[in-house]
Amino acid sequence: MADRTRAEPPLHPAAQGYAALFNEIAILAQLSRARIEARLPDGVTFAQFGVLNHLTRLGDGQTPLALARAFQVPKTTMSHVLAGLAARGLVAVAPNPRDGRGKIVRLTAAGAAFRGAALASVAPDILRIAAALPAELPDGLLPGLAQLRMVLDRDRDGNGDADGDADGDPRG
Amino acid sequence: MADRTRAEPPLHPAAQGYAALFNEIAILAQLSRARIEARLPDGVTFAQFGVLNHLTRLGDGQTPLALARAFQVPKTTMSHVLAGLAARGLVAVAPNPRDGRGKIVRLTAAGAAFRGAALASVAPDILRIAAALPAELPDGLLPGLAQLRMVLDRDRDGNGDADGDADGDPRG
DNA sequence: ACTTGTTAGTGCGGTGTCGTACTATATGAT
DNA sequence: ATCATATAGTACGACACCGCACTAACAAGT
Repeated sequence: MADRTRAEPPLHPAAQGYAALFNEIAILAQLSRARIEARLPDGVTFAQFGVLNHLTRLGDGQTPLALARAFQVPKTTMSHVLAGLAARGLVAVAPNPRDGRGKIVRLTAAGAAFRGAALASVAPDILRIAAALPAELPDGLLPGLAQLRMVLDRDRDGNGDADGDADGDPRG
Repeated sequence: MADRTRAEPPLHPAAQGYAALFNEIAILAQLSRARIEARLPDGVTFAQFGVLNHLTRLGDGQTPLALARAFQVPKTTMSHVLAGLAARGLVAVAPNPRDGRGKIVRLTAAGAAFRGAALASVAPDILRIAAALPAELPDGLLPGLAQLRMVLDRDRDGNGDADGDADGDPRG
């Protein structure tokens, strides 16, 4: 414990690069999430916005549990998020006619409008970012990131649900 | 509001790729964070682990406020995180001799040992991931991601502190 | 039909995170 | 020196997130 600020890497060299990669990803997620949250109106959560986006892009009529799995959050959390959205009239949660215990989540017109407005309020930020960076950067990064995500998805230990539909934070 | 699951893109085409990129990053962050958290012992938080890593890599003797800025969290949050670490004896928070209102955060031997053990418990996961992917993937992605982070850092509106030392979730 | 086990969702309590308001110290102007 | 302003940290309350325990409904085997 002599030279504290210079701890030698306790990781296998092959893992070093991936550790740095995960670190960079976490930082970027933090930055972009903060950015989005700052643009969302009053009491609307990042998670709520994510659900609205998911319903818009992947389609209506999903069950709360399916949403919880898609976002990799406990079902109690999704229950809470949906309650907040329903209280604002942005989604409608109805009983599932096919399954007595289940529910069905539908996007309301107000929800779709809200999502559009929120997206529009974020657009200037993204445009400014895009203008400061090469246009081909996303195309260069996305395939590799998608590959990484796929491996992470498949590699889950305890949870055996690898449907590969994770969709954590959609904004476009 | 006819065809709901097929909303036309309300975003400028130049922003589309970046929106998808941010989305992918958020998903990956969620997945990797969940992975790490599952490996941390009992009451230790992801945020606490991040602080330990930061102190190990970037050095001791920082102030709580500097840490809060580095992690992009409010100072109240950092105060809480440090209190938790101090209660476990993993860091020592002492008054700053140069500044009567400030404090100085130092990593204890127990803290360094804990960080090492936590890192070792995560290593197998990272190795498994690395084994399933090309070895050159991190090198291919990191420059672009760093570039993106730099732009995001510089582009902050309200907060004028762009010291560029963000370090959200280090694990290697 | 009955029993067993699994799945969908909720109620409740604990805790992490954060905004607001406050104290104490430092800094700068006069 | 004095006063105004800015900065470091804390106290407190609100809320998001999540684990645990529970109910209701489906599914399977007998």
